[in-house]
Amino acid sequence: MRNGLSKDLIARVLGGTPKYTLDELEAKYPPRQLPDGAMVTRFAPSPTGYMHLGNLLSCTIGYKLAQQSGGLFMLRIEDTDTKREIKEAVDIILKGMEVFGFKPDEGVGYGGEYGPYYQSQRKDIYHSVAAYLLEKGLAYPCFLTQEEMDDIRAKQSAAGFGTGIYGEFARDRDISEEDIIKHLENGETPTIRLYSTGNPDNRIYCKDLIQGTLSVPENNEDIVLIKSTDRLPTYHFAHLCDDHFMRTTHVVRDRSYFGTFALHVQMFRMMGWQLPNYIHIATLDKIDEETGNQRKMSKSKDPENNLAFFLQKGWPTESVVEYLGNILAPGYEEAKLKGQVKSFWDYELKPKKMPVSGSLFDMKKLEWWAKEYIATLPVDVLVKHVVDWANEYGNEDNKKQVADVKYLTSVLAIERDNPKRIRKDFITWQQTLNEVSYFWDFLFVPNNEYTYNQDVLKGFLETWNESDDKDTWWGKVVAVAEKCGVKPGEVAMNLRVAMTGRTNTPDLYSVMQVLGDKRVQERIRQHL
RNA sequence: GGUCCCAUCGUCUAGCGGUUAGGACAUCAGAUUCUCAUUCUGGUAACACGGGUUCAAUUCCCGUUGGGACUGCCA
Repeated sequence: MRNGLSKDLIARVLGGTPKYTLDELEAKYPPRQLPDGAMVTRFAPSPTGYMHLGNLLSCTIGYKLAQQSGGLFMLRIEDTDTKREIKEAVDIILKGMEVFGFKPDEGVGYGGEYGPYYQSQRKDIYHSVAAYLLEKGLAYPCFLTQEEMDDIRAKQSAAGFGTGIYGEFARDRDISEEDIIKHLENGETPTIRLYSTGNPDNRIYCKDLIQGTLSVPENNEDIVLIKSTDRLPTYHFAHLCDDHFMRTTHVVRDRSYFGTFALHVQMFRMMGWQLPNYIHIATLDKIDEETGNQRKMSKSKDPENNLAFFLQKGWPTESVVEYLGNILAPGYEEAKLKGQVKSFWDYELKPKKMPVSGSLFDMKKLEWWAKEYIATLPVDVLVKHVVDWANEYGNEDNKKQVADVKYLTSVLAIERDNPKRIRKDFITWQQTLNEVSYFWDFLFVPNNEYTYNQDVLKGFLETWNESDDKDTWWGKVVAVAEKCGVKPGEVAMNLRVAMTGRTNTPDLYSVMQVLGDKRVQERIRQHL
């Protein structure tokens, strides 16, 4: 601890008089009145671009924990990095959460008593806490320039020391009031740094709900609390102030925060505040195409990391969440297969059971979840999804395909009547439309490679009657086969290829019924 | 380089001293079907390595190797 600054100097250093005392803040944001065990969680993305899978993962956990414990889920926007901020990002986040089915109880766009929920609007709170630290000698203004710090870093690296502003490298750690005033009068804006009292020779125990207790060296870096550039807080300080005054009980965040875990624990202790529970989630990985190594999904390198990718391709959002749920809750899949639960939302998520190390994102398994999910949908729901997707993301062809909803419905209803034997060849809304494209004349590609048996085609045409029931129809196919001296299967294959251009299709009778007499006749005749 | 974490089939994992090491996806084979899909049956496939501890190690301890994350006035 160093000498505290005078109130007047604190105001000058901070660029204004702090608005609150700590007591006032405590009164303004009192502990929440919730039943025992209720978890208060938050999704706290920074608006720096698109919403990615990692975001969705932590959002899912926060939401689920709050939901299953009768707690509360917040959306906080961590917009303290003005340089990297992207204008539309908040809308993307809001929309992303909505389409994936996450509705916060409070937060940006949802209101609440513990706001503001934009960090950029919480300056008064951060500055008030910073003022307290300055007054107590637990923080100090630092006037190191970027160049000076670059220099320090270079020297540290060259000497094999850890980089950062700590100990002897923290030049202004014990700066006098006179020197502070000099810098101020020189027009400089300081960063506010933590006056760290940690000693790396000591170990501190940090408890993570997934991992258990970690032993790490104490932090001795005088990390930045308030940036000089815009007087906004750094992540560390915002985390401390926000999760305390928003009364977060469970901090769900990326595993990459492990490195600063000790620092955060120390800061809470320094304030005498109750430490929240921490849940550091494992990364979602992929195999790097260049190196062949497993690595965390990257925002810039991996298009499939972007949730927009899933939306554009028409992946059922529910199945993406189910897939993630399966990663988070081993045992969920089995419970679901046994029919014990209907969805991930019915299965208890236990932090202790969540994966400890990174998992490879498995598209094949996602496909399986998607197929299973789509197979459970009543045809009208399936149709609605496909229509909605086509209208928002589809190309012109897709839009034409969904124009006649009645026809689309009859196409998608094929082999959906028996719940035990529903076709599982639909994966995404986009792929669904591609899969059945031959039902539309403008997309139908006649197969001219196939060697048709003319006798079969002609023979069938002579007896074909649209109003025949399936047995009658099949009887006629068999009759044609006998007449032409071939197997019934060959008749069916001739018709199938003529009808669809493909050798693999759903039930031929259903296909012909949906196509209708006119198309059936046309498609056969063009090969005669 | 420093700090921290991790290590069971190709993938996601169950296991918490004694198991034929279980499941799911993927894959392969067979049955069913007018083709395909579905459905059903079956199969291939894993405890990274080396030391301990123990009557007994996949399981506990140590080391090695391998992998990952962090190391910013980014979060």
